Amino acid sequence: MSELPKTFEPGAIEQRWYAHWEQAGLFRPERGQETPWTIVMPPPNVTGSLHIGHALDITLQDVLTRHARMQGKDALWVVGTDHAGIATQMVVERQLDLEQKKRTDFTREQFVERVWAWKAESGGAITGQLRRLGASCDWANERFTMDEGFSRAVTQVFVELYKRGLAFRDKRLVNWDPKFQSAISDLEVDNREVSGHMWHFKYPLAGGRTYTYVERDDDGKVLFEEERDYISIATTRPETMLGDGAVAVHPDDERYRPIVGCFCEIPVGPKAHRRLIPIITDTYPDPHFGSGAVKITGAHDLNDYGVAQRNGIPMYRLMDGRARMRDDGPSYAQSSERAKAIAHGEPASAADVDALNLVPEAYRGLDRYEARSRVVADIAAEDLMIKVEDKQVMQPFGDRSNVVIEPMLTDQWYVDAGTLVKPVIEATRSDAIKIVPETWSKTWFNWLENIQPWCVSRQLWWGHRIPAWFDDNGNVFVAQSEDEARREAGDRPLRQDEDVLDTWFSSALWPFATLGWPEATEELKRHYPNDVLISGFDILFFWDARMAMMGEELTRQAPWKTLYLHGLVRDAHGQKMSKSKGNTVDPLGLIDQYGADALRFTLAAMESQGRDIKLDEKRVEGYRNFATKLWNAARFLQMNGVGASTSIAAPPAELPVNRWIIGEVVATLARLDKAFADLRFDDMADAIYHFTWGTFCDWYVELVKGAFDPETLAVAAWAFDQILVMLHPFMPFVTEELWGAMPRDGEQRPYELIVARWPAPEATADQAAKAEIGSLVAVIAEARAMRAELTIPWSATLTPHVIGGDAAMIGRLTANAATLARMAKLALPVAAGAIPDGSAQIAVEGVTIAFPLDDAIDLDAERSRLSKSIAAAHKDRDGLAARLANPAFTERAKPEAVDKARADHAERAAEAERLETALARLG
RNA sequence: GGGCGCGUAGCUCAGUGGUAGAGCACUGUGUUCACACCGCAGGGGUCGCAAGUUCAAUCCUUGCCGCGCCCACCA
Repeated sequence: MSELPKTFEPGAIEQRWYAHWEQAGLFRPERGQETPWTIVMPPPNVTGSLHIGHALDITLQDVLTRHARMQGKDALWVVGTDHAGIATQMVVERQLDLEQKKRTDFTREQFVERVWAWKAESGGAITGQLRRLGASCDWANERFTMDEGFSRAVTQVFVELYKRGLAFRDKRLVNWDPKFQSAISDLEVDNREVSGHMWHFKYPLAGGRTYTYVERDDDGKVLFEEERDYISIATTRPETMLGDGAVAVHPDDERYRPIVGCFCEIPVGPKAHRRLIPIITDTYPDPHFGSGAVKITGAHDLNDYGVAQRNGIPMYRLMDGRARMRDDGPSYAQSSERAKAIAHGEPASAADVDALNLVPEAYRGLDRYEARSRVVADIAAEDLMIKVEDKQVMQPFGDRSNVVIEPMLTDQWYVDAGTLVKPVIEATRSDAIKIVPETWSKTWFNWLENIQPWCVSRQLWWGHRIPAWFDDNGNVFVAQSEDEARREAGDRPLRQDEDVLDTWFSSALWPFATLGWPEATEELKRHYPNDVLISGFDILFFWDARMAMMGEELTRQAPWKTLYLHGLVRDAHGQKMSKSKGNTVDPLGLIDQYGADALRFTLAAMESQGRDIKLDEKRVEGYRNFATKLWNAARFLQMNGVGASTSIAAPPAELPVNRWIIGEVVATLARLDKAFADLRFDDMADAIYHFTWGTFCDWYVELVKGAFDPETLAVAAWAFDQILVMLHPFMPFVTEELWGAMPRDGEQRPYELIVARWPAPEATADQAAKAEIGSLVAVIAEARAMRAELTIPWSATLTPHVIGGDAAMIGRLTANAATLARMAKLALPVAAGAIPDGSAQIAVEGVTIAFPLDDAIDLDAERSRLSKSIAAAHKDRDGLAARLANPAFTERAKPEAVDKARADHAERAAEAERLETALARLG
């Protein structure tokens, strides 16, 4: 046994213990026969470094994992990293930037190789950081979403989905990210409000036709009337006019009835070849918004796309992958004439979308914003602009690229989310998936019920290449391998789809693919479905929902029984942390300064369900102090010969103080077990914190000080062991260190704390001991308060006079004389009939105890002290009396409530009376 | 526009249909042989506002005020 230093220094012991646990295989002991328990860690990006959000997420998972392990379960915490397609490709491209190179300077193979090299070099950073937090995950089976087995699973899933008709290829409008030149999913788009404009233009009617435009109010009264030769169109995106296929008005809109079916002219481009488009009706336009007439640009607007599809309106792609106006294909004149013919009924072909280029030569190659201002200027020059308004508009941004997303008509792979989601909804309804806190289920359902097909193809190089091959005629063959595809295709030349899968497609398989799926491995059988998933609500849709979908489709089971959602970690002012605001808190810095235990405890203690965490460093400091307090308690016990407990069960005890602390341990354990069952991390932390500091250190240790008889040695050892066990999931390092520092009879412990047994509540609370110690504690507390308020010097020993000679009280005070002398500076008690003159008094459990103070007493101070107590007693007494006087209360309230009020009233009244007597005695 | 959440002590947060709790901060005090990263004692809240339900509301209902988040295709 080495003597503990006075102050707890976390740094050294953290490293030592973590290495030991990992090397000794203690994160995953062989427990093939025990109840399995499983959780998977959300795989952090290989590019990533640990941020405070991870710290919270990991802490909660580790608390549960360590708890399960201590319960003797076969606890498995799956760990690994995510290849993070876009994010990683971005990082490597940025590196190339520094070398003044581009991705396209390399072949795809060379580039991907480079990413692997980079991953090998720096991919371990995040896993080292997870270790510093103390994460007790199963490193021996660490996975990567692009490792061989996992990739095979990904391929197989895609093939299966395709065969079941749940993955399909389609040309639709997608969110196109011009920076990455890739499609992204709906979820990866951030809609933000920005300042923009709304332009109102005249679309002249074909052939110089005119009509009477009449504006009426709700009662049909004519407000305004004029002859017009145009229709007024409002748009926030003039550059897309070039691709208009029609103008739509509401079928009930009387104003435009005369011209429905007529053609109007798009007022841009060389006059000779201006396009004419029909005026059609659709219920989409809102007659009360703008002019009530909407231009329909199916290839560049999500709403218009729907209208165009419904009405068979042609769509024309105007931009290239970088969102510049197209500079390919036939001339404007050629394209325009063909488009005109189509508008007038000539059959269109599907290829027209891309084959025609309706961008006038003057705009070709321009950036979309440049094109916009040119279009506006040109229209204004012709005097066809009615007005321009400033307007806040919602604009879609790529969540990673931060550039404005362009809706584009392209061929992509989709997953039929609408079908996949059905069993998930069912599972949640039937409680096969339990969402905690429950309040999130509404959001969950709302999203699931309104889900759209999920675009899963990405035009990137880094990721799982889509297992689809095309022949020269565009036929597609989806197969596990090229050989297989070739067999299906019958020896035609094939080329593989260039695209990769959305990263979330693969991470959605994490709960089962990490366990060996599609093989029916023993691990999979035992550890799937997982017991619980812990995740931030920010990835509820990205990851959680997709895991549920994939799990249900491929394993016919929900991937986990419980879905626990925690909040975000914010700074001390409630601001969202972000690098750009510079208010991020580095968890590693906090670990350096206060220790991993303190940070973990803080995060657990602040995790109350359904609320974000405002992280205040003072709080971390406070829990560092808590660790030190525990450390010093251990030192003290050690000095007094307390070692490891010789038994797991509570030792036999006669002394009330020992019987009492055993009962308190049991009560604390019950609180903790309840909190674990409810996933209330804040309650867990509160229970163990208050027991350790407020009960064990402040009272038990003080009460037994100087009296370490064999029984007390045994009970103290046991109780302290229970603290270490119960605290270990939260503060693994300091508890493991202290566990090792408390050997018995010079012998080391037979096993580490990390694999010690969670206590079973075998002992029961002893009510008599609880009452006895409760009373003793009350005497000490009252006496100390009295001394403090009367400023009685510590040097003065007081003699308690028990008024009325209450035998039980006298017995108690006598039995605990040494303790009372030490903790409250009291002498042996004496029985007294009446309160001696010049006494200060306290009341404990209905017994008045007087302390004659000779001349030392400050009568005024005592008077004011008593008066304050009397006032408080009166207030309570009178309030209760008033309630009891109300017949409505006594008749209608629950009998228990009435009884309690009566009892409280009697007690407070008696106390008031005693205090009044005491005050009177003072004269 | 729809949905969710929050407003309780100076700060950060728990909480309950029967007149409120914790940590930190604050005040006083203490060098008692574990710990000043400590001990002891103490001050501090009409539980956002209003109405309703109830014998009783901080807790339930409704409305309002303030704050935050998520979702959404109004050109």
